[in-house]
This record gives sequence, C-alpha cells and structure tokens, in this order.
Amino acid sequence: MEELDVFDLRLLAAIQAKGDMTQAELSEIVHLSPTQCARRLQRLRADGFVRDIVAILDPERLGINIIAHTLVGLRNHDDETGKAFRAFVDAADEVVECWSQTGDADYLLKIMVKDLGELASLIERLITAVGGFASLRSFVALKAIKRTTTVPIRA
Amino acid sequence: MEELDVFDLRLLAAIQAKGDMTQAELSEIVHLSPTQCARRLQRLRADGFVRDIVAILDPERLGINIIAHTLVGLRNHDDETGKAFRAFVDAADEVVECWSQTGDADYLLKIMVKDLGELASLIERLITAVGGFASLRSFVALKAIKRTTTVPIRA
DNA sequence: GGCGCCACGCAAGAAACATGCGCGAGCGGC
DNA sequence: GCCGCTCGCGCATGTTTCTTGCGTGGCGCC
Repeated sequence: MEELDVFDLRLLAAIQAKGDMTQAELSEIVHLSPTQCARRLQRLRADGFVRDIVAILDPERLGINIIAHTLVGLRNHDDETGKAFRAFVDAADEVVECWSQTGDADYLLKIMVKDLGELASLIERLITAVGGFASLRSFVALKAIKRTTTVPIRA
Repeated sequence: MEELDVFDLRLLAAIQAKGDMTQAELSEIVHLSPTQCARRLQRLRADGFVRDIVAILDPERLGINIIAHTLVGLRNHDDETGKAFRAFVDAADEVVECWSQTGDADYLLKIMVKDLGELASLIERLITAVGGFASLRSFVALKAIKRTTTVPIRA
C-alpha cells in the first residue's frame, strides 16, 4: 500500500517482461534472496499492482494476419445505442480491445482477424447489430479503418 | 507443427486468460491429465504458438491516469525520417505500442502517462526529435490525439 | 542507551513439475 | 482378418521449486 522501493520496481519490470521466472532467477535480477522476492511479489499482487498474468500468443502462428484499428462513431448517444454497441463488442471475439475516447469518434477498436473477408463480415455485423437501434453516424465513420502491419510492440 | 485439436485450443485460451495456473487447474479446464497438459503446453511453446508470458500491471495503481492513442503522420517518408521516428519511439518509455498503418496517418501510438503535462512534454519531444530531420506533416497530425478512458479489455 | 519493529536470509516441509514406463486405441501392411 | 507398429494417454517416482516458520540484524523512537 505504501511507496515502492527500487526492488519493487525491478520486480515489476522483470515480471512485465517475463512472467514465468522462478524465484531464483528473479533474485539474480533484483539482487534479493529468492524468499524475499516471493514475499514482495505476493504483496504487490495483494495490493493490486499486478492485474494478472497472461500468455501472449503469436497471432501469425494462429492464422491472424490482419490487425486493424477501427474508429467508430455512433449517431445517437443514448443508452440504448451504447448498450447495443457494448454488447456487440463483448460478443465479438475478433474485437480484442475497446477504448472509449473523446474527439471526433466515440470508440477505438482493436480487431484481429484472419483475412479481409472476416474483417468485412465483422463490420457488416457491427452495422446491423447497432443499426437495429440507431444507425452509425455514417459510412464515413467506418472509412476510418486502418489496416496495420504489426511492428514490434514496446512494453 | 501440425494442426491444433480442441485440447490445444482450450489450453491456449486458458493461458491467454490466466497464465499462471498449475497443471492441475489446467487439467480441470481442458479435461486432460495434468501430465498431458504440461506436455502439450511444452510443445505449443516449442512450436512458437506462445510468444511469451507477461504480467499485466495496473496502470492506475502505478499512477498512469492517461492512456492516449495518437495518430502520427510524417511529412517525409524517407529513410532518415522513419529511422528518427522509430528511434524516438524505442527510446520513449511512455510509448507502449507502435503500429505502422495505411491510410491518412503513418503510425498509431499507444501512450501511457501520468498526466496531461507528461503527455504534452512527450509530444513536444516527439516533434523536436523527428523535426530534426523532417517536420511532422502538420500540427493537424497531432490534433488527432484522443484522450481515452480505459474500458475493460476483451481478450 | 534501550526497546520494539520490520525486513532480511536460512532451513525444513509441502507443493508442483519433469520424466520414464506400461497400456490401449488407431492404422497400415501382410 | 490379423498382426505389429506408432503415437498419445495416464500413472508413479525423483527432482525442482515454492511456502512458511524462525532467528538475526539494522533502524527509528522513546
């Protein structure tokens, strides 16, 4: 709950880069005994610094060839439209991240799909799903789709 | 190297959600013996399906209050400009992700900072760093900064 | 200067992991 | 149709890793 000292920061940095190290390995990095590494890590988790530990899968290896960032603007900003949109996002496995944002668009989606066909189909479904309540602002909002080539991610 | 069966997919999905489960826990999810879970996981890693295992830290807990997505357009697309930009991105800890993309902008950055002051300072540094070789297309390119409120991330 | 608190490292018990083995299903050859 | 091969499975054991209790030392406070 208190401040983090240099050991805590080193620990966090270490597990952020590689989350499956043994206490012995960690101890060499942070220069602390294995026991103490474990105890501090336990405390850091209890205090909520570590949200969770996950495996990062290789998209290409799984046939994911397109990673797109899509800006979405809703025409209506009523509850119904928002809920319909959120529900769609939650249900769609292809949508990996969903950020609410200010500016000329309402949401920024990060989408991972196998090919352009899947991307098109997803957009199609999005339009009909949300359009059931209120249509998207316009196709211009969807024109903002950017196909992206993946660049080494910095963490 | 071959195809993935239902057990492999379940395993990947499981560790993607929670990467620090014991073999016993995994075995209950995928309905396979602990030993076999370990063996398949080992194979999946050897075959490159699992890129790595990392800890996701809580941004708020670390004083990160702003997560911004910024579109950047470069005026010149020569090697020098690109390299300067890449170098800046690699050196800046605040830039968490960097995506090269097609469309009206060249790059999409995901930035995590403590406050608006840090964000402004980062942009300032970006301009001067890249501007040393070629100026950004215009301030319009930077006008595209969106302050975002974090929404539960779907994975 | 004495006392109490807290973080540290060590060591033993507990848990989880890795590996060798035998079994049985599926498949190809005879 | 039958035999034998191969491969994936689960069990059992040895080894590593993790957890927890304990004694020690530094540091601040009274």
